[in-house]
Amino acid sequence: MRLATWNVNSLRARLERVVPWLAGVAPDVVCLQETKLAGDDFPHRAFEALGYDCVHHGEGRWNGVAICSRLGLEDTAAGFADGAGEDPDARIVWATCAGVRVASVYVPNGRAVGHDHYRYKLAWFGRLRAHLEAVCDPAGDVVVAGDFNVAPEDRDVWAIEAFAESTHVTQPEREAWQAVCGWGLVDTFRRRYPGVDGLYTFWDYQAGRFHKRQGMRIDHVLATEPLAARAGGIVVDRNARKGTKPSDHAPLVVDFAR
DNA sequence: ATGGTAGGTGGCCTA
Repeated sequence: MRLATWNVNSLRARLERVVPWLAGVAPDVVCLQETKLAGDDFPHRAFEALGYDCVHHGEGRWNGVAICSRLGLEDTAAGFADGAGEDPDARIVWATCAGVRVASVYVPNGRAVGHDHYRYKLAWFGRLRAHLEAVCDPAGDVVVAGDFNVAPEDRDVWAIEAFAESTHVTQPEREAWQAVCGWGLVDTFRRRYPGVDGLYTFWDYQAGRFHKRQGMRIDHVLATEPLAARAGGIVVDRNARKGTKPSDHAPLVVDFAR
């Protein structure tokens, strides 16, 4: 199974980049974030033409997550099953694809340390962990893929000095991310490339960050141990960040042996 | 020169 995650920063604005990318890379399952579409506005036809069935959880202006699969799409669900009420934002959607339980997640950005949205971000990680405990099995095949808005280590940003007082790198965010991993999920990229620095998945549009190679590794494919053990090739598709009207994120692609 | 880009929406907010 070739699985990819990509924060497209508006699927409406990005469809003309996403369609040829799907045809070229040919992932079996794609987790999308920041569709910025209402539920009914998802371009199902464009994906069906490429052989993908999709589940979309969207609200309109912001957020919005989807899973597209050409290996089937069963038991779809939106939001959390932690018994703590509905998340006001459309940030997580679930589906089972060829026996693998898949989540596409868009973790809150946080905006600023100490901001209400920062507390919401930390709480959101807690809800994700609670959901996993409630309805998932770490001994099964589970993958949680998406934009986590956390750089797990200092070496996952281009220069830690540039992130003083910033979100994405604070200890509480990293601990919240580690608590999710601690349920039984492996950071597949870091396991495969334990010594690699300077490979990122996001580059700010401003200040020519991409061309200066000044990015952050904040998009992750987390997999339970049995699934992570079957991870083969792992690639950040930097080509998708180049050219006309790119997203500010590049896709992360992971091949899992069956 | 203390900025800058992009996407949404609607006359600013989010990233």
